[in-house]
Amino acid sequence: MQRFARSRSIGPVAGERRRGFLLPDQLSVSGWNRRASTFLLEAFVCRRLAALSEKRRTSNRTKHLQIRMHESGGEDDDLFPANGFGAQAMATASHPVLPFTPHQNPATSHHHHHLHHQLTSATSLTHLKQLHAQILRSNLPLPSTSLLLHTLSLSSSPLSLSYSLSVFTHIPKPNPNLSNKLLREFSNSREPYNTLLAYSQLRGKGLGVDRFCFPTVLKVVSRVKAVIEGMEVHGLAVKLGFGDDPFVETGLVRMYEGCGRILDARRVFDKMSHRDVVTWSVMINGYSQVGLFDDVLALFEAMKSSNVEPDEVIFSSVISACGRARNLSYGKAIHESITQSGMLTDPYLQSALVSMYGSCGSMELAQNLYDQLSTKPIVVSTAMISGYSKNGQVEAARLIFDQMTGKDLVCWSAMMSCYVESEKPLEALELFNQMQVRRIKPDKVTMLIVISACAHLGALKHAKWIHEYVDRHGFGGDLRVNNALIDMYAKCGSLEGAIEVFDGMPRKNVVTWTGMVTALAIHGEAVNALKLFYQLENENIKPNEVTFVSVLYACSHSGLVDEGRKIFASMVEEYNITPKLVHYGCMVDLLGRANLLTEAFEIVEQMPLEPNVVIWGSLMAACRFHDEFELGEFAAKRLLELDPDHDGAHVFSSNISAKERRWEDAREARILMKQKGISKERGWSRIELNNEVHEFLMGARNHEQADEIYAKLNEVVGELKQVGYAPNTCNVLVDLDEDEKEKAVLWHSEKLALCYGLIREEEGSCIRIVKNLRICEDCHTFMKLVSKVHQKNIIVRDRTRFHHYKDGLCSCNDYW
DNA sequence: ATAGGGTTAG
Repeated sequence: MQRFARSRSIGPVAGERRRGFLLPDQLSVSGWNRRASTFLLEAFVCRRLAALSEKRRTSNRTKHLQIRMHESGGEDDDLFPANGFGAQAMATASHPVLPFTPHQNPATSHHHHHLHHQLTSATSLTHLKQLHAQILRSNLPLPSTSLLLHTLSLSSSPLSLSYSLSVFTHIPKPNPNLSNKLLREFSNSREPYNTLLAYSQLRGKGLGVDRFCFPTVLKVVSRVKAVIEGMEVHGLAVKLGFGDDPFVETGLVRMYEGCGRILDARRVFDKMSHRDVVTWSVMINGYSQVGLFDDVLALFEAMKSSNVEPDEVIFSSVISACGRARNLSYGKAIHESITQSGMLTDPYLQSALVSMYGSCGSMELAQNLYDQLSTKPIVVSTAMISGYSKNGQVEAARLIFDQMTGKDLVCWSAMMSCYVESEKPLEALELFNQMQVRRIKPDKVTMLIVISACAHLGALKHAKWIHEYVDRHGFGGDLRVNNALIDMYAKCGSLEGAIEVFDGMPRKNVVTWTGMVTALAIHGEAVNALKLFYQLENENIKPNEVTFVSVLYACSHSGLVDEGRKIFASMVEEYNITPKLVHYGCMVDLLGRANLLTEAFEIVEQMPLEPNVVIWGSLMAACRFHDEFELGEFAAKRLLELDPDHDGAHVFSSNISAKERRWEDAREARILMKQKGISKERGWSRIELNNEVHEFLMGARNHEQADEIYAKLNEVVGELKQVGYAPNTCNVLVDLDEDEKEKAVLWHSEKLALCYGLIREEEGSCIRIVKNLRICEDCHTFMKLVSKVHQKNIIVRDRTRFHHYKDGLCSCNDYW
């Protein structure tokens, strides 16, 4: 074992001599009589059995005990979960209150029976602990352990498990049969780490460890990714001669996979002499999780060649790998095999197939399969919803949703997520309201979706409401929920809100910090974003790829060119992060915006990755901004090669031709666009007033107060013209006359939203607008002037960032 | 006699 650990030479334990792991102080219970411990554990178990057999009918005795328990102040009761399970149980553990008189003659069998009866009928942890104390005081003889054998398979709450662990650790010689059951009980609980503590106890005593404990222990090691401990277990298993037990070996394969060591997993796998379908399944899943799908298929074929017949489980694993690899043809072939094998009735397989088709973009095939099912399990319907969601088919998803008879939380969440993904956050929130009406309790995942819906919507009042909801319903302590709240506040234009959540978080991870850096960056506070980033080092948090995207983004949106270059270099050299396309994109953006177009183009030419639409798009945008037509047209052409329907590139090329008076080219470009049915993505804007969200499409008149709004627009334009405003039409398609061009600009949706905000003026409040596209130069000027003339703060979120207008100036310093 | 593998919302 020593040799094994040292040969890998990792971590602090190499060379250190120890058996098992350390047991935290809080779990050692001093002064416990060993016989009493065994007795108590047994009683604990009896109690569970009794509870199970009496599940529904509450006897008089139980009622009596409950009443007594409440009288003595205990309110914990893990047999009746409705009563909750308080921390008080632990607090009273060391000072139990005895509810009955101690017996004078403890050693009699009468007394033993009496106590045994008390124990088996005890209904709360508190009561059990009181009895425990009673045993300790009376020094009772050890009863038989037979009852233990059938028991520990009931589900348990974490607290009672840690209690039974502390009892367990004081049994000097637990038999392996019992200890394995307990280990398994721990491993399935919410705190699987207890398994390792119990295992460590057994090891410390040098006993109780047989071959059957290893699969369980390894499973836990894999779940908690404790690679050092895993290797110790590996070493011990080999030393004890279980190294060639197929169950142990399979556990080892999975353990190494769980710890991110696929090669070590494969090494164990390769030297196995007997591999059954589970072994193959574990190995295949390992490769699937790290995205090596070719290996998945190769292994699957190898498995079939070695005459192991695939079962439902392994089929579903391979199917899901096909989905993630977008390998439709292989997926279809397996579908065929499944049909022939008659396994298609398995709901796991059905949902795996549906979601595979969804990932491969073939919802027709998914629908075909779905239509054939006589009963449609919820999971399969949910897979259909998320399949349609992935493919942008909201209506089809909704149809499935509406046809479902029994809806669970997951399918509600899936439908909400679908709306968020398709940029329909209001519909998602509407569903959330319906959930409330139906009294369906959301969970953490639901909350993450709803919070994300609010972030997409960008409406601050909705955001505040959902934040209150989060706190009221006890989600406020969750790390991921808080991370989502930071993002939400940032996207709703409230940097203060984001900071407040950030500051109030007791625990932060790299996502938290990255989220806050992004929040500062999109609000134009690049210097603070960088400060926060540099603070990461003190916090012992390692920035990841995403963190660097945020920081580089901050630099590029504030023109911090040198800083950006430096950070990009440190990402590669100090943090060993290989730049991805997004990072190069940030650099192109950074340099392009700063009018260092040659350098930006050099990045595109020299980077080791093939430039994509985003890269060329960002170069093109920079060229448009700086009137660099030649390079711009080149970028536009590359862009159109990759995406022939790219609206921006078509408009830009056409406009360049016009600017250079190549009228024929310009006309041709426009005709081409018309033929292909390409038009600029229609702009829309939203404004939240009085808890209502109003949406405006460019040039549309469907708002009930449209006349008033357009009148207001004329009035405002008149005012602004007096302070020097002239509509700027240079980015409009050229085949319009000047008057039309001016209207095309004036009717931009954000101006309509702004005017509606001015009509519905709320005292002292600022106007918050959300826009789907990047704000155009004309609107930008317009907003600045209105903020001055009307003395009104305006906050506009566009596709990439926020603009805070105040007193004629914008927070972006006209650099966006 | 006891143990190891999977599906739907993020």
